[in-house]
Amino acid sequence: MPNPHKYTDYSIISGLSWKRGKKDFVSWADVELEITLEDTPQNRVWTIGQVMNKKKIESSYIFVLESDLIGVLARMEIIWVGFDPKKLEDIGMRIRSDIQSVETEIYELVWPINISSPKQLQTLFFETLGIKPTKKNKTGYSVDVDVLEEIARTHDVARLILEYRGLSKLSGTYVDGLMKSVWPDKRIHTTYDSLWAATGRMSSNDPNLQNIPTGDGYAREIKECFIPLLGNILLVADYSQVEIRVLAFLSQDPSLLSAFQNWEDIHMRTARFLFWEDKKITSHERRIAKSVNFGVIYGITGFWLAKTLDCSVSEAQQYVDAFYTRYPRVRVYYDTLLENARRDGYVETYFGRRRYIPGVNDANRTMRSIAEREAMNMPIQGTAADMIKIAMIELDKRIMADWLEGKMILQVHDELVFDIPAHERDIFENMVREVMEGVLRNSGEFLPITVDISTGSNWAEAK
DNA sequence: CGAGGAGCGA
DNA sequence: ACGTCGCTCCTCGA
Repeated sequence: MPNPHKYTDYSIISGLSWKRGKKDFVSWADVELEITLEDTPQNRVWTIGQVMNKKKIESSYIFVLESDLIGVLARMEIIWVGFDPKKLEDIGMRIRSDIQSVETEIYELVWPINISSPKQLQTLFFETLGIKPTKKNKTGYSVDVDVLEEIARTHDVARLILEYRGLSKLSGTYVDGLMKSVWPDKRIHTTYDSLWAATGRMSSNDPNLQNIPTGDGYAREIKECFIPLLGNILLVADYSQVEIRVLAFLSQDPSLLSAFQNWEDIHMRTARFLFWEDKKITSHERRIAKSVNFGVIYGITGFWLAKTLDCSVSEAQQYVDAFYTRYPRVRVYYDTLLENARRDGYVETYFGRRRYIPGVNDANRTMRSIAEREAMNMPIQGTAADMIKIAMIELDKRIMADWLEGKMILQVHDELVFDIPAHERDIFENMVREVMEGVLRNSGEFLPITVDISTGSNWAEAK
């Protein structure tokens, strides 16, 4: 059972802030600030105003937004999400049994060794077996999934270790970890932070419900353990490709905008630009285009794309150049953004949320490149975060104003989860779609935003 | 107890 | 030699 003291002193203070006991400093906008805290609950109270002052967020719009969001998050945190611990226990037993089998197989090949120790794996592969290392990290040679995939082509033990890793992750983080967070009433209660992430995204902890596995097999079964209250259903609504739509909106690139206005498949659109306009696009080519689309949002480099696509750097660079040639306003947008960042020392979202990025003027080229990618990504990720926060505030208002029984219970960056009675299904579907899709629709140019909605008797089924 | 490596999500 | 933002688990050494 979770620590019962965690919530006994949980209280909303002046409608502005509530206790955040665990962390004793905030890190935001690359400004690390010690907040002097005496060890008393009263002194641990931060107000939104104090935090935002320290972080130099100067937009009053964002101040009001974050203030309004506090009550919404408090209600979400208080409601919790239903959970089926017996099912998880059963899954856990099967995973542990699989781990045993894989472990036995591994130990037939290499013995003795702690499979969970990267250091020992390093010794095994690069000294005992004499494989030549391909990737470095701070302390030596990496044995992460990329490296092991490569080794697995010639050594079966690497394949087995990858299997072991996957199962261990599920067992440790998602079975044992989640089990510790289940309360006697069979519910799980996360904590959200709205002003922690540098971009304005929310984060979730204790437990983190924003990184529950999405795959098939055991991963899917784990997600099936998240269930609505008795008699209810879960409704999941998620923004489709929201970040690249935000890029279209911020850059006002005509080609990017028209792709969305014509409801085209954006990856296909880019693929036709990168390859041959009229020819049939293969799935391989579409995959390349998808990597480029995503990469651009993160400040793509030819080097990284080459590694991802397993092609030469010059070929990868051609794709990047082709993207900017065919979406020219995106290039202009980023150039202007970086100029402003160098002059002002910060970048902003569409709604005025600010991130200070002093590194854009750093003398060190590597540091500067990192800062430039941060500067390029923040307005996109941050505007998407602003959008869903605005939608959450509006939805919370409407749920209360209309006296609906259903509740908003989870947020996963571009996804909202509701626990609702079945008879409110249509009401919620219409309301949620209208509010989420309407958030950006106030500024002249119309950008189509798609929200996918589905329902089910558990989180896996509703996704 | 903290740093580092690793892996899960968007 | 670097795609962005997070959180948690594990090992290992102070």
